[in-house]
Amino acid sequence: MTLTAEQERQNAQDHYNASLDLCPARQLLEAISSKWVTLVMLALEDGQQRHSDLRKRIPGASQKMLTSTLRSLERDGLVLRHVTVAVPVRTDYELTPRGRSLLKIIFDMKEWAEENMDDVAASRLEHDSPRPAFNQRKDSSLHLS
Amino acid sequence: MTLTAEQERQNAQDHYNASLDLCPARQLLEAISSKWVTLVMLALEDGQQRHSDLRKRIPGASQKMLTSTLRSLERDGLVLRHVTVAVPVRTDYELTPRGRSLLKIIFDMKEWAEENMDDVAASRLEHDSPRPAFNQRKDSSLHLS
DNA sequence: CTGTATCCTCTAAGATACTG
DNA sequence: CAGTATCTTAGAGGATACAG
Repeated sequence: MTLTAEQERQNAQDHYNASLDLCPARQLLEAISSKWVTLVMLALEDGQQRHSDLRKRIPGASQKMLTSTLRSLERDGLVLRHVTVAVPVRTDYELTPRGRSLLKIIFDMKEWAEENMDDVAASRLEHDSPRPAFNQRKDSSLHLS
Repeated sequence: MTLTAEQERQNAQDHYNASLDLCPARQLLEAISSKWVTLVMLALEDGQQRHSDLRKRIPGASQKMLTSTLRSLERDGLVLRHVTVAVPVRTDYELTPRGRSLLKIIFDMKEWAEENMDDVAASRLEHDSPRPAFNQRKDSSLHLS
């Protein structure tokens, strides 16, 4: 008896589900491929920052998101949390060496995004444009009549 | 009348919401900081791939996720979609030059993840450990009794 | 094989209120 | 100020069935 492609695929998926924990590389890759991780890491690029500083630096970041992202980064040994016990508590976050090594790459992504945003925006426009673009070729020889 | 920090923050958030569209760089950065984008881009690293190939290469990717991620990458001009009209239709996807330029960075992330997965796993273990870790230092001079 | 359409579930994430 | 705890919701994403 032969398996259909669909069945084989199902098998693969099952095996995958069973062994997800066993592939820490992919797990980690997925963990850092996240919008909030990216933004928080970048916000920490020039040194120690307080919780409130980070919120200012990352418009749109809720306090909850910020806390949970930072907790997760702390757990992974990418940021350090420094609590100063005072009347209003003060907490500072800073990248660990491991965190800084990742930051380098995230920084490259940021630069890539800045360099390519115009082209991408243009590409989106063209793609979304309902019109098939009549005179697209600038040098089109449309003098054929 | 002075604003509280909370109010100022609210202002910032409002302004942010109003002008989100105006920051294409961040928009793009967020778009590429995504688990599925990362995985699909990596799956395309060594050349043209069919839809079904990609599913095999990315265990856990549903057909729906795959299609929608590819559509979005196509829209951004990062991948090209090649349809061969035949009895069973055949579609191939490949990175555009712009896509390949991004792939380089994503590849660095993958390598970083592989290099650091052990340390991160260790960090997690230590972090999650309910026990404060008694004999943590390997050379601890615990002969003090 | 590739892709669309539906339905359905579950989680990410915001809003709010409260503690130390 | 930093953080936790609830409640709530929009949207991501899976499962399934079907079409070209």
